[in-house]
Amino acid sequence: MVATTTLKKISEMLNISISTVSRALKNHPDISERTKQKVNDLATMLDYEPNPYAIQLSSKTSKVLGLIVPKVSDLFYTSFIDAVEEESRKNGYSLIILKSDNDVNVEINHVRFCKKQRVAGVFASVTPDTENLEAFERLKEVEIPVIFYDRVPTTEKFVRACFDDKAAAILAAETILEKKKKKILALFGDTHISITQQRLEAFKDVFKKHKSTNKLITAHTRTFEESIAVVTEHFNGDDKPDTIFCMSDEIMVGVMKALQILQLSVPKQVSIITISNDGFYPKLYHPEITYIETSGYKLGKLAFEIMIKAINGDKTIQEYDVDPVLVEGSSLV
Amino acid sequence: MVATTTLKKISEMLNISISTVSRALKNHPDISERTKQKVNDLATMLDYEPNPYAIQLSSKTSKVLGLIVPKVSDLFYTSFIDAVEEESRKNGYSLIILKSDNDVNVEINHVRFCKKQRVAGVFASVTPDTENLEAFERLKEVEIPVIFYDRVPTTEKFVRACFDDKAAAILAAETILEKKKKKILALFGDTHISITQQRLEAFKDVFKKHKSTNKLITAHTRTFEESIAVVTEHFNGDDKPDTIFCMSDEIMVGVMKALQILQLSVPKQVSIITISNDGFYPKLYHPEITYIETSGYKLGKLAFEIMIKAINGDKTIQEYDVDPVLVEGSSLV
DNA sequence: GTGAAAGCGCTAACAC
DNA sequence: GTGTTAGCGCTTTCAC
Repeated sequence: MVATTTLKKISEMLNISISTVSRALKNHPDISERTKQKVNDLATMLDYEPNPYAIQLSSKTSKVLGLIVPKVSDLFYTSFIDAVEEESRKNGYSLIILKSDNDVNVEINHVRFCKKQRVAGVFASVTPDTENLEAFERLKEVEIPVIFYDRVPTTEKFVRACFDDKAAAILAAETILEKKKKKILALFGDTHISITQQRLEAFKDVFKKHKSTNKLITAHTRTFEESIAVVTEHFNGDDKPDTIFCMSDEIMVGVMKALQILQLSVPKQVSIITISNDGFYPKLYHPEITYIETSGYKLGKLAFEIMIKAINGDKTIQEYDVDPVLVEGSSLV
Repeated sequence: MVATTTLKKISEMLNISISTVSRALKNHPDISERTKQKVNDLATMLDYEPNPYAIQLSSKTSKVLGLIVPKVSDLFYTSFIDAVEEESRKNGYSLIILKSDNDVNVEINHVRFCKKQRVAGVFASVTPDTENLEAFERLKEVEIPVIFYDRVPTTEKFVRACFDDKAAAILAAETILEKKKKKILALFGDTHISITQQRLEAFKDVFKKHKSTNKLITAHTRTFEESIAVVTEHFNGDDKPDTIFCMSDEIMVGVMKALQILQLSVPKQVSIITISNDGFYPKLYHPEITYIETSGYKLGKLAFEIMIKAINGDKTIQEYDVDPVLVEGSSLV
């Protein structure tokens, strides 16, 4: 390691004490202007940079946030990370990314790591299999705030930042009903995930309430290939859907691939509506797909705001929601 | 802060010295088995976790890596990050993500931050406007290794990990020539970026060498909308291209949107070939797009490998390349 | 085989 | 206004 400039070094060069230097650098009112001048000048000249490890060690506060994410290469998480990174930077924090790969054990290790690292706070979106929240509770014990986002556990014990999944599904369902659609194929993701359940229930409820004469078929798909298969199957039958609802971008791109293969034109032969993150994928197609926007970016901003509150001692435990917005394309008529 | 268990605490409880505890925990040969036993038992019982800040402070080595990236929400960087995160975790490092947003000043601040933070190493993909590498040189002065990846500066002074851009472009060009295509529209990105230049030159060279009778038209586009506009323009003229080459996924999705609008069918009316990251976007279309694969994931693995070498004292400065691979779809016949 | 002591770079209470 | 001192939790040298 090359010699770095420290408080001690500056104090020796100026023949004053370390604490005076420390105070001067912090613009402490006790210190005379002259001394401050001298100290600051020398500090900038020597390119002084406080050692963050020493600060943490003696002050016991860290400026690092941990972000536990199932997967980085996913448009949703990616825009969430973008937002949190921006805010962290603006607020003097740095962000450690910890990917769980949807593995509970990896996740637990990440949480432990955060504790060990004494981070200032943790953002976490859990794996579909996360049930035991003990590791997270340990974090709370040592007063490290935890903000769950997107895939949050069903508990009232932690702060959560989510989309209003029900509202999004309701908005989608109502939009479909307005257009007087008769036969709707609605595709949802993995049944284990709370988001799926919320969206599914709310969606179904709308149809029930309206006692409509439409036919609603729901299905669950986990992969791109499965989505293609389900759509193909339904269009090979007699009673073809006139509308497809997709719970997510991931499902929608599979559906669109299937429609291309089947050579069905949108919206002439089938209408499409999806829930989408930031509307990136819907815009790839022509006509553009009508979607309900749920923005990872917005959620990230919200989550950060909550984090700052929590770090500053706000102990309110509640769920915060980002409201969905309908963005009209031309895929649903 | 809640009381954490420290070496001191353990030493007091066991009535032995701090250094003995420290050694025992490290399985130092000097310490008797009995003592080691006792210490380890108590340590696990008390859930002892060494304070990383104290370790860094006294040992002057950190286990944190910095990753400077222009943008997180980009499939390429995202898979790069995925790979680096995985390797970091496996090797006991943590990863700090620093997004530059393609702003030179933000980038410089990130580099300074890394220095201040005394990270163990820095990965960086520079902005299109980065010219002054002074900040990076400072990093080298304090012996923090820097690995440039993807968008690397044109310098022999730093280690670089890239795709073999020329090889990718050559492979694409040769594939087109083999199919006896007559009129090729080749779309490239921002002219300032070295990748663009490399790919453009190599691509053109192939066509020159073959002294073929084809017509090659090149164009540059910076945005989704621009790509759509350029394609539309060329197909509204008389002399319509029979093939479009796209330098990247970003360009390709714009081209495909334009073709959907123009109602041109692939590959019947126009053939498509693109360079793609991990082939995600090419698979969204039917028929699937033929592409030259450049994998951000592979590049990430490579970059990490080089980083470890550098951290371990390897001072070799050179460029490392990931070779491109042709993946046949059905969009080029 | 174990302990004492100095030091990493900084903060903060207390003294003058 | 400025200096002294102890301490954060750990590593490491030297002593016994």
